[in-house]
Amino acid sequence: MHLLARKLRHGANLTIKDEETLARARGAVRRVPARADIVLEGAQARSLFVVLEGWAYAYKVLENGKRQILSFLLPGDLSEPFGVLPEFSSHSIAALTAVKLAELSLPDLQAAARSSPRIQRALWWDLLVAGAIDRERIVNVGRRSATERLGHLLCEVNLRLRMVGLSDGLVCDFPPPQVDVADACGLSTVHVNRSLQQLKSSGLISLLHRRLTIHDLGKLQASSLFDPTYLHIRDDLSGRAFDPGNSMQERL
Amino acid sequence: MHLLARKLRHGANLTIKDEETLARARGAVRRVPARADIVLEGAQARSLFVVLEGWAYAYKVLENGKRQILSFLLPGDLSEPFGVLPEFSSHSIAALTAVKLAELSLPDLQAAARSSPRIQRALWWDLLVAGAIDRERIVNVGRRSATERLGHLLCEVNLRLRMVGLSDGLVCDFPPPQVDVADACGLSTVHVNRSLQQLKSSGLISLLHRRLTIHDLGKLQASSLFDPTYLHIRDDLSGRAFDPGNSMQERL
DNA sequence: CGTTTTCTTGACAGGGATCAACACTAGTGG
DNA sequence: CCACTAGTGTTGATCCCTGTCAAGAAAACG
Repeated sequence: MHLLARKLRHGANLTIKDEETLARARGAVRRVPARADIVLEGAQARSLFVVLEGWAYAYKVLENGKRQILSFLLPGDLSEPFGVLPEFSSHSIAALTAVKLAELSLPDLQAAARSSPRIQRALWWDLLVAGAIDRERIVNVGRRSATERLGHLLCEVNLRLRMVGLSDGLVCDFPPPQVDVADACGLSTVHVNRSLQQLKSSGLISLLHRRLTIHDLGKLQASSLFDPTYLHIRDDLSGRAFDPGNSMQERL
Repeated sequence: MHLLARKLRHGANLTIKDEETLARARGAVRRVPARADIVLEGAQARSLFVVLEGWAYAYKVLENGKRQILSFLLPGDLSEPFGVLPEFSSHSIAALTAVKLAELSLPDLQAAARSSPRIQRALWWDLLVAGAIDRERIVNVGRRSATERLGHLLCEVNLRLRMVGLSDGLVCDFPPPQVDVADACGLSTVHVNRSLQQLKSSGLISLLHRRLTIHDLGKLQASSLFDPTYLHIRDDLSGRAFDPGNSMQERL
């Protein structure tokens, strides 16, 4: 829960009390091994959950076998909007790495939201951001070139991880193998491989042993047409111009 | 409002009273000429609105000038999730045809939701469906061929219009020019034109004078990998096998 | 009716898909 | 601790779907 609360700080000024309230809504912790399914398309979701550790991803498989990854679920992310449980899920969710997640009681969460306007605002903000990320992915897949798509994905993930303290702004984990990146970006694996090499050899990034290092954030963002405003971050985590001396460290 | 309520019936069993409550949340009516902007990216949304008549669309323009249409707003659609006003909009909205829309008071809407669990459920359902549509668009643009994308779009629009009584199941308006269809599907105008001709000449559809006729819904759905379940419709408006003798007419 | 959109067509180019090996890595079990 | 295997990454060759450019036809519209 810790990380959900941390993320929500970017959307509202939660009090200590608010965070405690949120923490109480947290239910059973579940561990899922890498590559295991968490929710199957069509299944009735019994509850929603927060990712505590590890990465998961939501995806759909078409009748012709093609797969599209809709979103990566990072630590602190909710599996569903906080206000409803869909009668059946219209996509599947699977663990990308080994994942630790906490089930959330919907009534408790709603009660928490009712009890504090800040919590309510924070949760709605989160929902808004999640929607914005989805829509940005439409743009990514619809109107960007291969390297732009990849660069954009890297920028986004890095920034989202930074929101929960899992990136210092330039270095973070990046566990998905190229097949998954391909299915997230609407590309073939082969082409992801080649485009990634391009990003590497132009000195913008390194990506080794599931670890991403961004060497020139400004250039990477510019070359992938990445405009961080859609993430609705109030603090300046994102600056188009990278500022190594900013004070985020303390705040995190 | 009429049409929003009608749509919501697919998500919850609203009473007459509920619909009246909803109707009271409706504010000023605004008319927007075709092609005019309604909301500009970055602008603070003062209120959200329902589309009463006509089509609008949400879009983003990249720095390189490319445009991606994120979604078409049809009569009965809300411009934003019902629970919050974003501090600033991360996309623009423009009128596709001449549009009549009604501003909605957020507090009134929230009050309505609080006053009736059915209204609340209905609004959350709507939010869920809107999200599902967005995600299905990711799939469309990411993993389908040109004709599949177009077919899918047509199926979706037709079905959504049917939910509000603006399609009999096979025939409906389809005002967007090919440029817009292209930007919605992540294709070039030229290719939309050619792929559309393909759909026409295979006898699946006609599209003339901004009016769409689907000649073989089953085949069109199958060939575009269209699975209507993501729209979360309880009634069988959608049947993969077309049934001209069903009883929807009365219910509408 | 002239003017602007929108639609069509043709020719051509290219980004990315596909197919097919091969190398590497990490985990598994003997 | 090594051999084995499955998963992942890399490359090369080839093809084709879709984009781009350009210009003419047809509608739509004031």
